Amino acid sequence: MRYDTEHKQKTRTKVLQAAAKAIRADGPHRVAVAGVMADAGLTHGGFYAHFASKDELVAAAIEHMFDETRARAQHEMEGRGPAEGLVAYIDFYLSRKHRDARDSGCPMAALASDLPRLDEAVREQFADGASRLTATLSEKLAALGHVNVDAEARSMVAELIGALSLARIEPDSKRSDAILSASRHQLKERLGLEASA
Amino acid sequence: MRYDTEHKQKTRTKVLQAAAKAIRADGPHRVAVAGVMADAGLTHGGFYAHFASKDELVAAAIEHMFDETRARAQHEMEGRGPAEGLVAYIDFYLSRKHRDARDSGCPMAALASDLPRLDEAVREQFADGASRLTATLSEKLAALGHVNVDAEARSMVAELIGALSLARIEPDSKRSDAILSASRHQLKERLGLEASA
DNA sequence: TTTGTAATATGATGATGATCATATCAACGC
DNA sequence: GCGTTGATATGATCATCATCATATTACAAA
Repeated sequence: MRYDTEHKQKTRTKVLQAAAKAIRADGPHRVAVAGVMADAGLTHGGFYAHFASKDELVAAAIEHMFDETRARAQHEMEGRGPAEGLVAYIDFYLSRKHRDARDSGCPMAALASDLPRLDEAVREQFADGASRLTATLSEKLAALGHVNVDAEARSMVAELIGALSLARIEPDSKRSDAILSASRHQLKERLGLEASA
Repeated sequence: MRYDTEHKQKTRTKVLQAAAKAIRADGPHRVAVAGVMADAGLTHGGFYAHFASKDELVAAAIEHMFDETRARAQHEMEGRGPAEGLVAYIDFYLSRKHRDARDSGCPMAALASDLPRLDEAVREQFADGASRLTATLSEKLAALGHVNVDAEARSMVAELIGALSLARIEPDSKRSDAILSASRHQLKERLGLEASA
C-alpha cells in the first residue's frame, strides 16, 4: 500500500457526507457527481474508484443519513425516562432548527416524495429505518402503560413527518412556526405527555 | 382565426394534464418538456407557444393539480354532515387507491420533498392550498363542537400527508396497508368519529 | 378552391452531466 | 533518493434536455 490504509476509506466517507447533504438539499436527481466530489474536495475523476455508479452513491448516502440520524435520535432520548424521551424527541423533530436544516435532518422528511421514484432496494432501507424508529417510540409508549402502542407510534411518526414537510413548504415563517407548534402540542396532548391543552 | 377558437386552449389543457401527471410521478426535475408534449399527443416544438419556460409549466401544472384535487375533495364530502364528511375524506385520503395513484392524487403528498427546492411563488401556492384544506376541515370540526379546531385540523392534515407518504415508501404491501389503516383509525378515534378503538 | 395565418412539427444549438480512458501524483518499501 | 502502485486528476465522449429558428399544416374566410 502506498497511501495510508485508511486514506481511501476516509475519502469515501467524505464523499458520502457530501452526497448525503446534497441529496437532501437538492434531491437525488439534481445532485451531480462532479458537484458532490467537489464538495468533498476532490475532482470527478476519482469517483468510480469509490462507487460503481451514481445510483450506488445515492443508496450508500441514504444509508449514511440513517446512521447519522439514528445516532442523533438516540442521543436525544438517552438518559431520560420514556415520557421525557418522547417529549424531547418531539421537540427536537418539530423544532425550527430541524426544519431549517433540511440537508442534515431526517431523511424521511427530506426525501419523502423522491423515494417512491427510487429503487425498491432503497425504499426497503427507508421502510426499515421507519420501522426501527416506530419500534423505539412504541416501546416508550408501552412503558407509559399505553395499550394500542403500535398504531399510536405509527400515527405519531406520520404526523411528525407530515408536519415537518408542511412547515418546510410554508414560506411565511410565522405560519411555518405555527404548523410545528400545533403538531408539537397535539402530539404531546394526545399521548398524555402534557398537562394542559 | 384559422383554428377553432378553443383549439389552443384545449391543447394547453391537455399539456397541463400530462404535465400534472408526469410531475407527480417523476418529480419536477425529471420530467422533460418533450415527454410531456408527447404524452399530450404533440411534439416538443409547439411548447413555447403555450408556456414561456419549463418553470412556468411546472407552476401552471401545480395550480392545475390543486384545482383537480380540491374538486375531488369537495365531491367526497358533499352532501354529508360534518362527521360523515370527515370520515369520508379520511377514508379516501388514506385509501389504497389514493396511495397507488401518485400521479393523480394529492399534490402535497406527491411533491412534499420537491417543494422546498422550488420557487417561493410555487410554495406559496401550495401553502395556500394546504390552508384552504385545513380551513375546510376546521369548519367541520367546529360544527361538531370541537374547541381547538385550528390545531386539530393542522395536525390532521399533517398526519394524512405523512401517513400517505410513508405508505408509498413501504414496498411491502401488507405493511403499507397497515400504515394507512393505523392512521385512519387513530384519526377517527381522536376526532371522535368512531365508536370503538 | 384558394389563401393567410395561427398552431404545430422538424431540426438545430448549447448546456449539463454520467461515465470512461488516460495521465499524474503521493508515499511506502527498497 | 527511487521505483512501484494505488489514489486522484485531466480531459474526452455520449446522452439528455431546454430552448430556439425555421418549415409545415390545418382550417376559417373569401
